[in-house]
Amino acid sequence: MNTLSHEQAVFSIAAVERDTGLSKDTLRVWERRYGFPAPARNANGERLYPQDQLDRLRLIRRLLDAGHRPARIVAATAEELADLVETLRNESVDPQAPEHDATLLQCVCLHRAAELAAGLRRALMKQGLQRFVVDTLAPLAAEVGEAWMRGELLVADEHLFTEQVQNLLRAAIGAQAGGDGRPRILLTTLPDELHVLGLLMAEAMLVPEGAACTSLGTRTPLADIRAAALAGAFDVVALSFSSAYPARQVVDDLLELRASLPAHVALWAGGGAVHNRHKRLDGVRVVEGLEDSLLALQEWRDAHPSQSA
Amino acid sequence: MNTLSHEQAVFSIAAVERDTGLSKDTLRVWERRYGFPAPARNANGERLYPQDQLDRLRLIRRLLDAGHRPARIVAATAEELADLVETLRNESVDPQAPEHDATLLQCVCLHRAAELAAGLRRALMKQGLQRFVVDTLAPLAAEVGEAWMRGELLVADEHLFTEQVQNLLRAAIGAQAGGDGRPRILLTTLPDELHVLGLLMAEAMLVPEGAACTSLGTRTPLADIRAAALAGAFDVVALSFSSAYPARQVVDDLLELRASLPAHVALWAGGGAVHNRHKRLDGVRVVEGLEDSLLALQEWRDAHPSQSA
DNA sequence: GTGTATTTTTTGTCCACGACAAACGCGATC
DNA sequence: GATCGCGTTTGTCGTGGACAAAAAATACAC
Repeated sequence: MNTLSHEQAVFSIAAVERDTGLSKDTLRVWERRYGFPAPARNANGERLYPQDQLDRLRLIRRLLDAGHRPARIVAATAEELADLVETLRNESVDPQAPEHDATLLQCVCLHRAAELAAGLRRALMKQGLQRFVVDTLAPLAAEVGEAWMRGELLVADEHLFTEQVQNLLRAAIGAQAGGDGRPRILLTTLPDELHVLGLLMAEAMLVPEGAACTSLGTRTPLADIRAAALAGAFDVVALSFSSAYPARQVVDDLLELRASLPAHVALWAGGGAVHNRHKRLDGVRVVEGLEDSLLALQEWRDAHPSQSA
Repeated sequence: MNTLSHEQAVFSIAAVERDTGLSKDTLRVWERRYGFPAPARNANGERLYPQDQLDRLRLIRRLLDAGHRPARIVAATAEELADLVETLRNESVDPQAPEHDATLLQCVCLHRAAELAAGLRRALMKQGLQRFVVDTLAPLAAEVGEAWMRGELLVADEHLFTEQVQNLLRAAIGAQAGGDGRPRILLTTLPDELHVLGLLMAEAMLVPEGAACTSLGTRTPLADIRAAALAGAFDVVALSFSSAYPARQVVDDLLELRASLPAHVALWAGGGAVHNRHKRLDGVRVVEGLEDSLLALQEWRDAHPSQSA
């Protein structure tokens, strides 16, 4: 908790967990092993993290997500960290830079929200929903994610971007009318996955093809996905995993869900965390990217010729 | 993690925390103090919660949110719990039952999603955005929450309801055009608050009055709210707290944010968790319900006469 | 009876430190 | 180059004690 705004602000371990995403256990064990963070203590022996340590923990978190190991970076000096960030920045200047959405990326900041919304809407109208998602939105979202990881974006900027895209996609999807086509697809994410954009983009790909999509949004417990799939007589359960999803959980969770679903219900999984992880996923259709979702749809339809005809 | 679907499924303490919202510390301390839950252990001494204990923990959580104390209910027998649920059910049959949305409430289940969406759209068109939010949506959302607490709804049903409402409200808000009116209002929730409906309803109230609303969605860290408020030159920061938000955190968090924001930025807080908690919140405008938000807006405008005129 | 101040009980969070399994990095081998 | 051990790294879980804030209970004045 903050004590004073005039002096240096301090934060409880719970506040640091909230703001960095590092668990209390992790924070304590780092202190024990690497000597950082080194928070002050209150009269009761509880940790009080100063602002600068919290900022540094945020930076460490980003480097961690980028693939660095804790032993290297938690005990590193400020200079070493700065070097690593610099390296990261240079690395991500990919040679095949897509020129076309560079201008849009520049609008992903708080004071150009209206411009961003207008630009996105224009691109959508020009390209159509599916091409817009594949060619414009997905690359842009990836770039925003990278920029955020490099610390070039406020968290608020990223949130705002997500909101704008949600507004646009939900409107576009809603305009296609529900339809009662087949297959009936249930879209959602597991409880540890909070990112909704992948889900919306998948829905935006499938709905124009005549699939009857129903989205539950994010964070549906496993048992409830099963219940919903049965209650709604769905043909397919489609899950989205962002690359931030804990790698080992993906396989466990998917196999658990696969085991609890009837065999006639297909299970599709897409997103960064399942990329190239087919191996141990029997009975799960791994969707490699947005365009592959159309292929998965076609496969399903080929395997399930219309019964009414 | 689940071991087998054929036998009785078991869950790790982390899985139980995810599915019930009860912290690991709380689960362990309940076991120590009340003798429940009483999970089995694996070879390594780690807790393995069977399915029925998890179900009961979910029920206990609902009763807790309804105001019961742990000492009464954690160690209670299954029969006592059933009695309490029954009592809860009878209590919530309020005498002034609003007839008009009883039919809508019945549509909040998986297989009537289309009906629900159509009914909501019709009500919106008939009443207009603000009246729709106040008279139809807010009561309906409250009833859905109660029905969920009584266990009469699948989690998936509630998710689906939230999705439908989001689709509708986002479209309605987006149709009003951004506008550059005053005040400039930044809407969001703190990192522990995941519910977005309150936020959307507030936005739906304010936008038609000509306020320039920008929503960051849910879960914005405190420091980033401050940064965003400054970067975007906002006049008001508006936060939403559902009644599930930990009561003591509300006051701490709000005061911390208040201290970190410049004095000329107003701070509004609304939602179940701040209801009747004015006392210790100096410098925070507590918004008591959706209609009060219009009053808060009027107050701000009275206090800040247009400078350009 | 109603409102207010004081004590007691309840309750969730925090601490320390040890243990351990899964994931990772690395070298040897096919 | 790919695959297989093997030591190291790393996050999570366990126990039990402590404590402060909140709630309930009690005492007391009007």
